[in-house]
Amino acid sequence: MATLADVARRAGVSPATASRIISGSTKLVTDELRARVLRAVDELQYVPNAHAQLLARAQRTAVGVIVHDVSDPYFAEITRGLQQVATAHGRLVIICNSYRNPARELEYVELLRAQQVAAIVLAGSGYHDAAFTKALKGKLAAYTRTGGRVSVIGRHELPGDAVMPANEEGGYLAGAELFGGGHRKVGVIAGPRVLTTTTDRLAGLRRAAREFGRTVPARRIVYAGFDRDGGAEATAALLDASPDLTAIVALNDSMAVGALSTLRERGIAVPERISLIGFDDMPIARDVTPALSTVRLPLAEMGARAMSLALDNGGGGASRTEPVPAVLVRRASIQPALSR
Amino acid sequence: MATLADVARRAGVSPATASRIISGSTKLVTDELRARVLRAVDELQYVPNAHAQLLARAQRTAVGVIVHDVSDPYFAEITRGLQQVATAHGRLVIICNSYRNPARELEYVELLRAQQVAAIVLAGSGYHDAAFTKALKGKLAAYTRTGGRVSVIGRHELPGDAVMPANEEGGYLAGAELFGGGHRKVGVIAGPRVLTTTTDRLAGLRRAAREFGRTVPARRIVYAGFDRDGGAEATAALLDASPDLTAIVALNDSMAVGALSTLRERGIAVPERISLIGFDDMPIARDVTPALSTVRLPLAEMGARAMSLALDNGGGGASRTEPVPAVLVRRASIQPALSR
DNA sequence: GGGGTTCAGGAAACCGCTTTCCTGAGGCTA
DNA sequence: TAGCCTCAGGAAAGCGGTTTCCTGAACCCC
Repeated sequence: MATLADVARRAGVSPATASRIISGSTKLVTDELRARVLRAVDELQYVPNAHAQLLARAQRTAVGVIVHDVSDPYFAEITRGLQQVATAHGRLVIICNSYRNPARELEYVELLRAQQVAAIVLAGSGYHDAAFTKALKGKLAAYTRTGGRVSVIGRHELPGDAVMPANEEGGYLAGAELFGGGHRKVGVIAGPRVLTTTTDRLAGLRRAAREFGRTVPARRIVYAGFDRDGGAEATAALLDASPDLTAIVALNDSMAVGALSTLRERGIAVPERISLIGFDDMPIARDVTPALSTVRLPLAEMGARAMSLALDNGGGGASRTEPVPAVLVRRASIQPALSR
Repeated sequence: MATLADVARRAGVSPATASRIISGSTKLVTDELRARVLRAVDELQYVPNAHAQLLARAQRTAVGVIVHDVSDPYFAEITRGLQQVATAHGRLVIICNSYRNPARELEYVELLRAQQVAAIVLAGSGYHDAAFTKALKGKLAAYTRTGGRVSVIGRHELPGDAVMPANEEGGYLAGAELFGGGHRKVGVIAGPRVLTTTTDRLAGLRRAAREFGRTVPARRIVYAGFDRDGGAEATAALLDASPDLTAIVALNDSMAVGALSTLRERGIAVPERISLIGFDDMPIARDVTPALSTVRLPLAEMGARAMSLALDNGGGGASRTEPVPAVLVRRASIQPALSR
């Protein structure tokens, strides 16, 4: 690998001059030397060693992102927003998939710290797990103490700025739509109960139930993996336990898609016999049959805002929270309960 | 940010000793000192500066990946395979989204070179663009010359190892299924014609047509964006131009999903009036209605193999090519042509 | 008890770049 | 012509680690 010294030697100048020309310092250099250096760069196909640059300059330029899994459409959308803002600021993004493994999440914080990232964005590590939260808090504190910026998406007890999707409100909207439509026996297929996303959405649903004089008994809630297959399994379990449901709420769209497949298998018409409503409004929601009613969260925008918060440290100590509203999207998968 | 020197000072040892303890050198150190150093590390929340380490050690550890867009399910799957293998080897992966912009792709090669990655995996930059290919070739050559490893997914005229999905064969399978089923007027919605993926799949389709004494005239091929919306538009155009089609081949599943939505909008029954077949077998294919017949490519495995090739340099100069077979997956979206 | 090993720990060079500080040449004014 | 500025370019000191090489103490044997 050609080094700056090689370039300087070839151009017959000092490394200092070469460096100034290559990385565009403000210092003046004659056109003559400039041309010689640039030619040498070209001939040697020289590319500066980014690590050496980072070490020499004080400034940290990359930013880190910890998500569950970029392949998951929910996080893919968020990541898109994150990337877009980062790129606009000329920042390289390092993406880490935690696969919802707390230990791995902690490791990644270390790794990002080691990489000297300017900021860390945590998308979705809102766990109900005191020990983990404490450990994470500690690691992040060590990071922020040395000037690192942190922003999170979702509810946490973590320091730093936050983007807060209206999960509770969204749950309420879904519930109000169903209970308001006369449904009495509403089942829920939920993600892991350790996630604040799950519990918040569920809380909203319960609030809606109360408001309409209903309840969501525990036996009508099935917890499973927050993905398609989890949704399929949970739906099967739910139908077995409560065959008389008239509506199902899936706490995310992936689960809803799984639910749809189980319902189809069992020959249960949607929405005629069972109404189904999802959450997130991922792109697929429009393309399944029947098209999925859901609660939309502007995922890409959430990512963009989280990155913006992380990059501009206007916060000045006080941590900022940006609420993100949820809106109900009505499609073909729901209908009012049949009056009887 | 605490440095190694800080740790050493606090533990009352030399930086050399501290380094040896922290990064687990083979050199023996007394338990007494080890304990003191580890305590200091803990108290200072010390994390070694990865860039300094990289500079000091010779070994490059990260690997780079250039894809079109990780949010795109096709690349998301491939990336999953890539990541899995990389993580198993303890490698950090830097993912770059080129958004099919050749200039950006070239830039990213430079960037990855600057980051001193051990290998670069190019997923899907097979363009019919001589100037670009030449430039890319040059940059990659400069990289491999200094010991960098390159592997590509898809057809290129690039140096290095390659994973070759059977695009032509897959196109043939789709075509054979349709023409063999008696379809005569088959339309194609295709991705950008500069992509080798597009032209290869199309070539296979044409071979199948020939074999069954048919053709795929240019007027029944519409090129558009390789995504859902492109598929929707292309389908509309295709139907307007050739209302008498009995089958449509989408050159990837995203386009097929878009096609489905246009067909649904226009009240055209699938497969009764028009059969539809996709390509890739992305997860959604099972979940649309009717379930999509498609040509399966083992995307995650392709990613895994590309990463394996990149990481083990057993090649010894000669570049290896690993073919990946395509298989037809029959689902509800196709049926034989109505005999008349 | 002297000489040779063995071995834990430290000094210092080095990785590749940036940047401060210094030097010396040229141009200006008096 | 002397003295002072200005300014292009170079020397060298880091940035934060790793690792080679060296030192000195403890141990061994005869």
